[in-house]
Amino acid sequence: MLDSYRLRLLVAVADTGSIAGAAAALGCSPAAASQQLAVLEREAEAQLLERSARSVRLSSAGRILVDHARPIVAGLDRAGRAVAAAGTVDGGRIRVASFATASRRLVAPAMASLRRRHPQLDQTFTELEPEDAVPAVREGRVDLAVTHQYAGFPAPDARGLHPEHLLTDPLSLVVPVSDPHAGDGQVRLEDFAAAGWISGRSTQGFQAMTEMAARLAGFEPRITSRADSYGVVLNLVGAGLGVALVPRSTFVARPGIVLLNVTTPARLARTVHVVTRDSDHSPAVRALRDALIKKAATLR
Amino acid sequence: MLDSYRLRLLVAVADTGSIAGAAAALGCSPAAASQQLAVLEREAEAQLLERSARSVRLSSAGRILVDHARPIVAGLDRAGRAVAAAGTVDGGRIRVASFATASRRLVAPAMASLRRRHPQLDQTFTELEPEDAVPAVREGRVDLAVTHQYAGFPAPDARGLHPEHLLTDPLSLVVPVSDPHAGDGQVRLEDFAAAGWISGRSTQGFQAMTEMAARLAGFEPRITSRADSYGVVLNLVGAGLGVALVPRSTFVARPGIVLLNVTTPARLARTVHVVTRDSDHSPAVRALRDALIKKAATLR
DNA sequence: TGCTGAGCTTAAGATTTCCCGATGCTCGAT
DNA sequence: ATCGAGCATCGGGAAATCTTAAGCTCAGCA
Repeated sequence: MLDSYRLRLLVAVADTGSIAGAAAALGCSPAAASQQLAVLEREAEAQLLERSARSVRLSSAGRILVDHARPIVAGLDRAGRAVAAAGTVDGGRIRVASFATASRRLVAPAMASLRRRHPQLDQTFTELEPEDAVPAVREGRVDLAVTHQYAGFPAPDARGLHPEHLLTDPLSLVVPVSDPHAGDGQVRLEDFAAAGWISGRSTQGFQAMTEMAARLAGFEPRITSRADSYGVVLNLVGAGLGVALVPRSTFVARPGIVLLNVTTPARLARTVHVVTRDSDHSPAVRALRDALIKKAATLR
Repeated sequence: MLDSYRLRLLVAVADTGSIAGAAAALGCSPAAASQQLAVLEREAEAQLLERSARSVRLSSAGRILVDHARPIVAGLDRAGRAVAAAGTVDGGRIRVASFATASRRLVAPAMASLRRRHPQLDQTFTELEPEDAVPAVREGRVDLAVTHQYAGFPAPDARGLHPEHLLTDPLSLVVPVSDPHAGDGQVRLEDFAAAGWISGRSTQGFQAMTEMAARLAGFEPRITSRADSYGVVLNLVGAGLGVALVPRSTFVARPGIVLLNVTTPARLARTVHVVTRDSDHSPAVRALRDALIKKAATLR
């Protein structure tokens, strides 16, 4: 197996034309260089230098090895610089995950602002719901995740992780304009016990939140439609298929639907967190976390 | 400065997910792997691994370094294979030089035959006259040269080199068909003492040979034209500008000129050699030298 | 022809590095 | 609560490496 220091030495021999020159270039004694080159020839199992008493020249095999060695030592130097740059924001890289609705007004703007300040920073994004994002951070597939959690649900296991609160998003009721309560502004959830409900498809998250809120209000919701994307949910409400409880920040005004504040049960909300690894103190991660916190403050 | 063995270790950690796995992959004890990785972190001046008591994971800097290290270790392995292959003809490479007129019927066919047998062999060719080719071989810029030398001229310094005779090319006189001797078949050079002569431009080679041959025949040639390319020389003879002494193998029949054997001075000839370095025993060089010798035998 | 110096190698000893086995620690799993 | 896997550390011995010194060979030169 070839050793990179010895390859450097061989390249230096090619460049300077002598072992003494190579030794000077790498800062060692000619004797050491000679010995190391002899070892390299043993490693390579080939004669690399043609020796005469007063000079050396590369053999055919030596030239071939030098040609291979040059990109290797260049790569080593580049690797050294890259890992040094990794200590700065610009040289770093960061893999971000967030749930879908957070990206529009929170994650994407924060990443954009970071990109403006650090154009060299290598940022990548993956859309992941919290139940996937948290293990992804823990297992190192992702460096930073933006997650959400409905009030009243158990917090995910945070061992080894560093969650930080970004904002709290109250849940509001979306109803068709044709609904009798559409003009009320403030409503109680139990007023909609008989209504058709639009909920999520998966057992996690949206669906569970809707059912729990309804049960807190004392009824079992009659689910008429299921969709995981809030945009689709709003379309279904607009089509008159039912009402839905959604995080306020996901609401986009459109004809035919109305957003109503919910007074009881109180404090129905979704909290949004940024999650990183406890052990990850890389400047890039820190910088994006700070950018997210700052951006979240403007949304509150 | 980063060490390649330690980089292999880091890559193995990335691949196996543990230091123990990496140690097993590289065939050392976990303790050694742990120590070497610690040294690598010192070398890189960065924390590469995030350690917990029971497991280890790459840090951000570690991932960056792994991404740089993969092509490096791949390159090292490739270099090892390449230098091993350099011991065979196919894996080798050979840089050939020859003077212009040898290439058509000697060097190019020999290289072509070698290519048929060893398509992988990396062959490159440079046109060099002997006075440049011999130093080029000695200094390692070229591995094999085909040179010529006019009989009676001093042999070039062959120290450190291995010249081998390929063929002897007699010199013949080329005259216009209009010449009074054009029908003679055999001529003496002194019969052309009064003729106009076509010779070379440089003091080396062709020009010196013409002048020396004339002096051997007892006259000083009257040079009417100078050209270094034998094709041009033949054209000039055809145009009636004079006569010329050329190696027979360079003669290409064309209308208007005639090739005459020269009886005196005797043994006017050019010898052609293949020159390699004494110390160069690479299979590729040997193979091409053999191919040249074989090809030359068919031309004799 | 013999001297001189440059450049390479070898030798020997000292120092550093490296590796292994043992030990202790932590944490997840049973 | 115990066990076991995986990592770090420690200590000693082995191996590699470096340095200095000496020897060798050859080119250049008087």
